[in-house]
Amino acid sequence: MSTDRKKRVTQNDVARRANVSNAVVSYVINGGPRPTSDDTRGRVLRAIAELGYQLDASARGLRGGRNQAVGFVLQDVEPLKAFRSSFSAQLLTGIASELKARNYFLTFLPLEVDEQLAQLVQLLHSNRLDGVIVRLMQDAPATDPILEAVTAANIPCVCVERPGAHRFGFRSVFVDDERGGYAATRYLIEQGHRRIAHLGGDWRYAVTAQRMAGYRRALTEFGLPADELLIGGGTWDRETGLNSSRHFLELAEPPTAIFAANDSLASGALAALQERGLRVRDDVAIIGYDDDELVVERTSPPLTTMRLPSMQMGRRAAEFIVRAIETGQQRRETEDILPAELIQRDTA
Amino acid sequence: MSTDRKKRVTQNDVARRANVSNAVVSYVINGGPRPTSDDTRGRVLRAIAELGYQLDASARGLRGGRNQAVGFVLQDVEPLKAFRSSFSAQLLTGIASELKARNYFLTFLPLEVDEQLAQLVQLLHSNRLDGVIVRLMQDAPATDPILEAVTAANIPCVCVERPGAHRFGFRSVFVDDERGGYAATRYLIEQGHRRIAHLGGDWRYAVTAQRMAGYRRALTEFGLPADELLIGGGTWDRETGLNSSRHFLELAEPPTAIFAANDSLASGALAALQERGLRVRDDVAIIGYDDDELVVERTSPPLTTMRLPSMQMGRRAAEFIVRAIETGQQRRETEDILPAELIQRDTA
DNA sequence: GTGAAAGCGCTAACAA
DNA sequence: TTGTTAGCGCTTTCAC
Repeated sequence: MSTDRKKRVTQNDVARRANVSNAVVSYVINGGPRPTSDDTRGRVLRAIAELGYQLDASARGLRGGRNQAVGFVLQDVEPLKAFRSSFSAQLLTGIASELKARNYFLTFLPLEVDEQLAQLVQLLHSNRLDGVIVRLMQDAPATDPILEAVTAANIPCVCVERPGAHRFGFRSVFVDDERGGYAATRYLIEQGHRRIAHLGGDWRYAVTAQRMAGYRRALTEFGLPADELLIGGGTWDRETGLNSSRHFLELAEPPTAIFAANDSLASGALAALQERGLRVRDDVAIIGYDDDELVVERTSPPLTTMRLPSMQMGRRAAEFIVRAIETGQQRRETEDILPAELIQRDTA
Repeated sequence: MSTDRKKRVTQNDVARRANVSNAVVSYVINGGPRPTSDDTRGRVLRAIAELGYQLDASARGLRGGRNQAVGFVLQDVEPLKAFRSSFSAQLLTGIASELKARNYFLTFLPLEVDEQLAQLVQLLHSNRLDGVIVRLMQDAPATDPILEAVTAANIPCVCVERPGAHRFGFRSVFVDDERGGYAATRYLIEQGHRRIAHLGGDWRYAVTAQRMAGYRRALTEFGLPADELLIGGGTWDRETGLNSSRHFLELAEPPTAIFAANDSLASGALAALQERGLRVRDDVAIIGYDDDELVVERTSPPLTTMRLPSMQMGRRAAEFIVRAIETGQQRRETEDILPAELIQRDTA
């Protein structure tokens, strides 16, 4: 022990004080498995309060009980900076606040893509977690090392954001980004646009392909040609949005609308319009994705965009993992698909 | 147990396989406290690998050993959204990556200001943490409930960002924001400015007062009057920076320079200059604070600002807490004061 | 409705 | 250098 801690107050101490056996103390604390008389329970609770007794999580965990702890495993290019996006920040907020309300603690395990999994394996087998929430940036292909490690550890798991988890038999909560891309594009088409450009995100992310797939589906469905000259982007940042949009606007047949895979790209597109003195919406309509308030609040005019139910996703994931833990239910291959919502503002 | 896990592989299993006693297995795993022969160690390690043995953290924790886990307690208005600032995101990155490198896990405990501390107390006494890193948004006054809870739990602790911890006998790592405010203001004075406005941040944060204190000290030191008309701000956002700056510019004697307590405020100031057709730096110089890349990359011209060694702070805090845990050193009232650095770009 | 006792997996004191 | 064993605090089976 590093510092000389005070001697712990144990259930035995409580039992002695309340004139009952240690077993009864446990019954009272856990509300079972045997019943206790009101009188005894009262004495025990009083003794607990008087002594300031606190449950020892290690002992309970060793014995095989609950740890009241959930792991959050996230895989990303820079997993920790990832919270800077509106989506991730809200997802985390949702997870954390729901877990907190249910009295679970959260242990973080950020993993870089392609990082060795030794620590993950260690954590999963350390017997200090009751379950894990996993967030992958990429779709799990036929085989995914992280999900395999979780499977091998045989620990309750819920995946957020990536539907791939489904194949591994894990419950998953995610936004249908293909539909989101479709909805955004369709909206532009319905506004009368026929040449619609797309600014894609970072290709390493599965959502990038999905949003674009939705875009393509909408074009196809309305009989519009897919012009590869109208595809740009490739990262998530404004600079790329600006540069790609400049190219779009220099085309012989420039687009009359741009659908960007995130709001930063869209803000770059906005800047490109301003450079050329084009009117937003009247000359070129722009629609973003994410409804990231940090970006949207700096945008003028206010950006039309797709909002993701990120907070709600986090809450759901937390709710599901706790339920899985507490009911001990078998792994269920359930998907929880949430929709993206069009937020109409002034750019489209 | 929720799911029917496979039977654990224990040290006894390893011992049996390696034809040694369980004690020797422990010695090998922990590198002591008794020596082992190379031969035995080899056999044990092989058995561990063959059986896929993983240490049970609960058992070790119960026995009184290390948990390889550190808590990160943060108190803020919205503790989870807090990661969206460059400072917090980098701080977290530094803490997490250093802890990971040292093979410690991170348990999160975000607390709202004025929230009940029951969960914190529970966590601190749950015997699953070896130490905690605490980040407060406010200076600890004479008495702070969070730090008192940590003191009562008698668990190793390092504070980040807030010097107040010093009074509680905890090691702390923080940026000298008073000096940062002073440096920024002094720089403006040395550029020849005599009327310098200040955009303060959210008053609920201790750094707001500190940055302003530095500003005032510089004015005083150079014999410049403190004009309360030149004090604005009050939140961290761009909008406030814009509005306050409009007022500054409408004054009978407008400022020739503005020092903002963060970059968003500064970007608002920039917008105010543009509105009035004023030239940045030539007419009014602007200096921000934080060097937040998300803001700075959208700023034109590039913003002169104060950079904080946030990542380094996180690394240090992690390094210190691990050292405190592993050496079992007594609580030391050490302060680690890091400087903010002026980043000269094009606005001042 | 309550008590006695076993045992989870580990570390370390003690014995050899 | 290695083996034997006690016991950390808890939950739960079994006995009453």
